[in-house]
Amino acid sequence: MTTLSPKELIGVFPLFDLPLATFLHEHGESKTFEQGSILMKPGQFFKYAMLIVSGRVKLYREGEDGEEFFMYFLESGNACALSMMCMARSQTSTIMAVAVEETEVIMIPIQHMDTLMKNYSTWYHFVIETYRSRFEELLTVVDQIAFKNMDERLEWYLKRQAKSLGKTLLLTHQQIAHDINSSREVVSRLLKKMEKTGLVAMERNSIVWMGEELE
Amino acid sequence: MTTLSPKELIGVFPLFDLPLATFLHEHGESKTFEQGSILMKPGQFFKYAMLIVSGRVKLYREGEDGEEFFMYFLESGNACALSMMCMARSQTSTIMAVAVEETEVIMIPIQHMDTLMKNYSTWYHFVIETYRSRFEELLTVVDQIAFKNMDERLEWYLKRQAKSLGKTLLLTHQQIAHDINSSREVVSRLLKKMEKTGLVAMERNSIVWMGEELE
DNA sequence: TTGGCCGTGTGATAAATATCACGTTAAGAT
DNA sequence: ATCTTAACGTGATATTTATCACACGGCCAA
Repeated sequence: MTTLSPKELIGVFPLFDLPLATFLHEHGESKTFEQGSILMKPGQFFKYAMLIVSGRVKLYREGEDGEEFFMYFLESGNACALSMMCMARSQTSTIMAVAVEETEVIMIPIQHMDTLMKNYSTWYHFVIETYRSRFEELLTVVDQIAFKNMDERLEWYLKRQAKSLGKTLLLTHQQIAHDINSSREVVSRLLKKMEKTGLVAMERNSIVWMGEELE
Repeated sequence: MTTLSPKELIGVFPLFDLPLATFLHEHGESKTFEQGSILMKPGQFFKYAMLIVSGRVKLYREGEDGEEFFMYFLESGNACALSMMCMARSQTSTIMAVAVEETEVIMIPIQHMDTLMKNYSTWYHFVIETYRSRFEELLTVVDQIAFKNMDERLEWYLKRQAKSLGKTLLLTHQQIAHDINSSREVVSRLLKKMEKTGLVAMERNSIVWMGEELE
């Protein structure tokens, strides 16, 4: 039973119709994750599909030596594609999902997937759209690291952060370096350059994105 | 109408059951792509889901300046995840799919997707599995380019090629450089090193992978 | 108020990779 | 058989990024 009513669900997930929202309202469970808590981690086995009602989840890849690499955020109205490919449990390295704000999710137990797929065509449209958008996002990530230099990658990173979190980013250079798998000094120098061209403004512990319109 | 009978279909796609195979046999179309022909290209709109019966398809990402980056092969029993996220049509750059051998595919028109999802649970298991495996593969690609140096990436690339194409690889250094977005000279030098450690043997126009068991 | 820590700035240097220049070799064409 | 071309080898150099060393300043806690 979710705390949100069927109608409220549709407000958050516009692809749902009333029968689907009603089913999910009845069979889903609401859960709140505190800021900083882990929604997914290495080698975990999944019993639920997770839908994000509010808050924000950061997905990143972990390398073998503890490096990290930021992939994308999940936000209100998104679903976790990886939780849906339920049995996903890769061996070498794996994905982390951490709530960067207090995050409210709806958890749909696996055993309802067959029913949902069979009887609610809006559900499978939603699932396909979830996969498609995450896949596309992953492709743009590949593009960046395959074809672009650090300066472009940093710019792209900041733009994405600003799009999700607002123009003022409470990030240290070290955190950024971590997210793009670079080093603090490099990030500092590149930011300095970007500050000179007026693309960002910097203060201690925060960076303000001055670029053009986002979205 | 596919050239393969329902039973033959199940032979290639073990996740299918007889009702599904029968449906696909009736409503799918067989098509053969010559070696070198393009199955998917920039900005293309999709009317079919594509299943690979035989042959091999190379998927790669194109950068803005014509660079390429190899992602993975599709082989007998695979489906093209991207063709399934039908409306996929990204703006900036996009994916290429080229037959590297003569390739036989089955094309399922979009309009049957709803029926398939509703009435054939084995179909949606197949779809989910397709998405999941491609997504995971893409994640390992991200790992490689995010965390690894060229020598490791080259080794990983060759291993994957050998797994798909056999231990003798008819590739020039130039082609390899293209696939991993490096340069011929770098590839030549790294191969030389690998030859010294006995990991590969080299001839003109071909490389033999001498590594341990594949798979 | 002061000592220490954290975030940042910056030069020097190292490591990884790309690019340039040119040489060598082998296979196919005339 | 010689010519031509594509594939490969390799040194020198440039570029990009990482790493090291150290300095500075603000902020917080003792």
